[in-house]
Amino acid sequence: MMKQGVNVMPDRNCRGRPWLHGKFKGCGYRLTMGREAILGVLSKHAGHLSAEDIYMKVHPGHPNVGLTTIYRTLDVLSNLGLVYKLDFGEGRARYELAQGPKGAHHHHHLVCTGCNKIIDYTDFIDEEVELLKETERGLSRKYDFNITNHIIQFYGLCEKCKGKK
Amino acid sequence: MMKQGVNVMPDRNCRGRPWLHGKFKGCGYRLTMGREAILGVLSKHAGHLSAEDIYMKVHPGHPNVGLTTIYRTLDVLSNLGLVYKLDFGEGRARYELAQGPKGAHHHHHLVCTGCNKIIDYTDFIDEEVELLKETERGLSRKYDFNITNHIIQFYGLCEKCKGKK
DNA sequence: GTTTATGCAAACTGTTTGCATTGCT
DNA sequence: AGCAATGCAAACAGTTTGCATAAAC
Repeated sequence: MMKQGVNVMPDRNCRGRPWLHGKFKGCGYRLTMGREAILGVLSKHAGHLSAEDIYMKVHPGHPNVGLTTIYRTLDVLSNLGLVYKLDFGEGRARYELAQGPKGAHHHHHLVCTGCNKIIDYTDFIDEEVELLKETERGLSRKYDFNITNHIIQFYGLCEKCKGKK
Repeated sequence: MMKQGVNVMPDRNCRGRPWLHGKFKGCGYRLTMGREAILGVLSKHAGHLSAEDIYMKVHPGHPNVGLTTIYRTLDVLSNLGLVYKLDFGEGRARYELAQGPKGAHHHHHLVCTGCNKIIDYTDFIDEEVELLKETERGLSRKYDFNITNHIIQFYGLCEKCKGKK
C-alpha cells in the first residue's frame, strides 16, 4: 500500500518548487558534493561561465570532480530551470544561474564579436519586457505555442575593437 | 603606376555594394561554380539551412563540391553580410540569405525545443524593430559599441510537442 | 540494499586546417 | 602567369556515452 503524500517515483519534471537544495532534492535528484560545489561556483561567480570555467573553479577544492559531471549537472540544472544555458556563438555553451533566491534582475546581453566581451544590460529592460510579453502572448495564440523562454542579444564591436582594422 | 579606379588589392571589407554576383566579384572574391551553386541553393530554399543541408542540395548537380567549400563559402558570404549565420542551439549553425534583391522582409524566429521546428514570424515586427532601434541607440551610446546585428528568438513547445510529456 | 551519480576513456559531431592541385581572371 | 579556391584527409573542440565503481538515500 502506497504511503500518503510520498512520491515514490522521482518527479523529474517538477518546476516551481522552493529554492536550490530544496528544489534539487524535492525533484528526486540526489544532492552530492560535486553538485553542491557546482552550485556554489555558479552562485558566487554570477555570469556566463563555460563548462570548463566551472571545472577550473571547482577543481582546486574538489579534484575528484570531472568535466563529465559538470556537463551532466548543468544539464540537470537547466532542465530544472535553475540555470540558463546561453549561446553567444563561440562554439561553446555558457551558463548562468536563472534567479537568485532574492530574485536577481532580469538582463539581456550585448556581445562584442571582436573580443567576445559580454555586457549584461538592464537598461531598457522594462520596455523590452513589456513588448516581449505582448509578442509572446500574440505568438502563443497565433502559432499555438507554449513559450517558455526568449533571447535578445545585440552584437557589435566594443570600443576597443571598433578601432582595430 | 596604379590604374585609376581599380583595386589591385582585393577589398575584403567592402560592404554596401550592389547585389550578389556583382557584390561578390566587386569585393575581390572569385565567382566559381561552387559558389554560384551555393548561392543558388540559398536563394531558392529560403530559410535555415545547415551546411550539410546545403551540401545535400548542391551535391547532385555538383558532385565535386565538398563540404569544406560549403563552409568556406558560407564564411565569406556571412562576412560580406550576404548571409546570416543563425544558431538555434542545436549544436549546428544554420544560414539564410540576408536580403533578396527586392529587400526580403525582416523576420524573427520562434523555435520549438521539442522537435526543432522553426517558425519565421513577422507579426509584431514593426513594434519590435521600433523598440530595438531605440535600444540599439541607447546601448551604442552608453557602452560605446558599434552594433551591427541583433537576435530575438522565442523558445517553447509547438502544438504537437506540448501534448507529449 | 537499491538506485542514482561519477570517473574515465572512448566515441561523436560539427567545423577547421594543411597541403598539393585546380581553376579564375 | 599569378594568386585565389578547392578537395581530401587529418586535426580540432566541445560535448556525449558506455561501463564498471562509488556514493546517496
